[in-house]
Amino acid sequence: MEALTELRNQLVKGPSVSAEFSTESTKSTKIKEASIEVDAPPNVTLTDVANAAGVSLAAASRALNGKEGVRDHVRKRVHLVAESLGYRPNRAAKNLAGGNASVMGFFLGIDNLWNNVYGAALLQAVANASVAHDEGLMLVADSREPSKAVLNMINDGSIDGVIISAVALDDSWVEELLDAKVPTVLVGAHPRRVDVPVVDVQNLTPSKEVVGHMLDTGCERVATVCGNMSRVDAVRRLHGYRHAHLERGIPIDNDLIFDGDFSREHGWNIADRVLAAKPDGVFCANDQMALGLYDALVDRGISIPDEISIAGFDGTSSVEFRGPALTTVAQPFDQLANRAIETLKALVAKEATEVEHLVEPEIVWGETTRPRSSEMS
Amino acid sequence: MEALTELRNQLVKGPSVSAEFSTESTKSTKIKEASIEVDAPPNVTLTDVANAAGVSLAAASRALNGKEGVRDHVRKRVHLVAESLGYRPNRAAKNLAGGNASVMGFFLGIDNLWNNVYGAALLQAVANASVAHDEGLMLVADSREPSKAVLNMINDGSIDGVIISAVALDDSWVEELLDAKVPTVLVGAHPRRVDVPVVDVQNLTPSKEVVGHMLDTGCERVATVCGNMSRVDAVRRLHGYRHAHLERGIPIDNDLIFDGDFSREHGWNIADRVLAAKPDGVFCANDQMALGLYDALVDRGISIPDEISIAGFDGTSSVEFRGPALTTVAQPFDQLANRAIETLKALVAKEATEVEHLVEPEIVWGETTRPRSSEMS
DNA sequence: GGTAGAAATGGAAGCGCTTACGGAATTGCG
DNA sequence: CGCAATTCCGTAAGCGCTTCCATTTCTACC
Repeated sequence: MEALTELRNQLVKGPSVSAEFSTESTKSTKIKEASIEVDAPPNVTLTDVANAAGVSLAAASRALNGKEGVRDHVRKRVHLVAESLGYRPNRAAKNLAGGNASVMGFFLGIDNLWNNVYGAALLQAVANASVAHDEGLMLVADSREPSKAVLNMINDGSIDGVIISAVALDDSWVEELLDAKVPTVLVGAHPRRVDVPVVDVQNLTPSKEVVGHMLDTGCERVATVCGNMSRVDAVRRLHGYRHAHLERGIPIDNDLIFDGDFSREHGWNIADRVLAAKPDGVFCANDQMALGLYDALVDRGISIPDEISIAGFDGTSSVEFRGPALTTVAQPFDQLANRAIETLKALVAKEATEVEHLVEPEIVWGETTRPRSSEMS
Repeated sequence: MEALTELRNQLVKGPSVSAEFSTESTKSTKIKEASIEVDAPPNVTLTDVANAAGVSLAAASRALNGKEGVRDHVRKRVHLVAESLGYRPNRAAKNLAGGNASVMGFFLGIDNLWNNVYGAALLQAVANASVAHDEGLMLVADSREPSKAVLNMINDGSIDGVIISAVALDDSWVEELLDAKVPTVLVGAHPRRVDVPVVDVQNLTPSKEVVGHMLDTGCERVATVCGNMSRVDAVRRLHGYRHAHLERGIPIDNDLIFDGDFSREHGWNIADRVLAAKPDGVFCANDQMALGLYDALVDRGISIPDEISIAGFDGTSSVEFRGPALTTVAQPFDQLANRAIETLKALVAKEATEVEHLVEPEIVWGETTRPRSSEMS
């Protein structure tokens, strides 16, 4: 062992990394193992707390976990002692002893996180929410065999359950997970399974309202660029578009309905086709497409919203700093994330939960649609 | 349950105003606790494996963990049995028994993940790499008191160490972590502490090369838009810019050096100031600024690279789908991530490591700079 | 073939926590 | 004030794993 270490040191010392320029050259400073010597962080255990509080281990545990069978003053004392000792329950031990890991998995299922604004926003929100719920958040990254990855993590006790972003509901693997009784919460509805707990934003109503607004402020030919129709949210947004028309007795012109895939690129590319339909308003199923389209229209010298109104969905367009604010439906990411974690916790605790949790979004009226008049249907 | 399915079907079929709200309204359907009843997944434990293999628990453990003191044929047999039984070591137990959690923490320190392309790309890469290394990846999200959050996680055994993105080296909290002996690896150099293990891309050389290329292909006034100068990478990239000039005996004109903050918005905003300096080439410290600047220049009718060459850094500009490919220095995110995890693992294992790990980026010659001649310095 | 010495193996003690279970303290009521 | 009915509390048994240590088996060499 000793010898090995030495060898390694020699090895490491070797030709120092291309000391290209002093500024960047490797300092070759080895981390002195000595300096890393553990100070054996005097980790406070439950036993310590119990002793200090003059109660038994069991009592301390009960007190701290809010279980019954502890008189109030004892409970209080234990809490006090724990606090003053800076006690932190060891997660592994807690987990082992039959509890939960208090860690949720999160599967994004995106290979290009930096290309998927919705996914990134959701991830961020879930990460934040997990802190508030004192839950760890573990990323499940294996995108080839997500269900297996999740299963493994459940199996080895790394996570209690998993939150899955709607972006990733591709194949049957979600069903595998469910069949294996893995506590699972979806953010965004599943296209087929209706028995899966879902947290989602209301899609139809706000879409309807936005499109309605266009129709009510002078637009006569409102087009829509759909999202990926294998996704429920895309479908619902389209329905919102339809309903807005139906409510007003305006016939739906299928030539005004365009396919799409939620990508900014698509919004940009489809511009000419959209223009050919001579719309005076376009409702895009998400902000990315709206922005792509917006850029394309501006390039063609079209004035927005005078000639064409544009609206999106998601509320992630704050990425943009130029151009007018986009009218959009802002996803309440924080609420979604919180509900997702709450639901998952309930699921893990085997409490009854509702299957569908709908959160209300806020419509952000920007400058890419005409101003709201005093009257709105 | 049944009802819900039907409703959804209706919805998908077509608009029917009546269905709309009901479809999205909460169904109040309770998940039958019964249906969630656990099948008590017959979890295979080490003991099972040991028994099946006809060896002791201890031997099985040693065999599976590659420890000494097990004859080859025994080891092989144990492995075989474990495999066939589908054995997965319980992480919590492993952890408790003195091992590590095999989970790394990752602190991004960004509140707007969807605004920080570099951060998102890094996160993605680290997540992927963690799979390859069979390490869990836990997000540390508390951005108010990151050091405390990390410390807690270390303390309760949730993580073994933490990887911190350079984006987040603000205050003294990193030092707190180091003082507390928390295994820490930085991705991107720390502005002050030089004893912290760092994984970074080479900044100076490629910057120099890119700027050199501009100078060698006809540019006579190459400007640079710096990153946030509190960050080492920004400083080094600027040095690269300088070195390119020095090497060619070209005096450095401070009027050609602009401040910056790595944001796309800044690139867009600074356009006029940059133009006032009459450059025929601009090296931006990252792609985001380069893209912002690019857009601004195009808006002003400037042709690129004919009138002005532009280059960036990071290789994240693939977000863009329009316009010519940006000349840039592509960060080898995967390599960075792998090195970071490897280094952290070594650190956790108390092995000696180098302090600085530099990874070589690849320069992507795009169309925003003039084509490379056969000769390059 | 016998013996010292090395290598392999199994027993058992925990890691820090939860949770029956039975005994002790407390309460209620006659 | 006494006894049963409660409520509280402590003891101890694990959770699944690693690792120390004593024991057994093997190897090598005389």
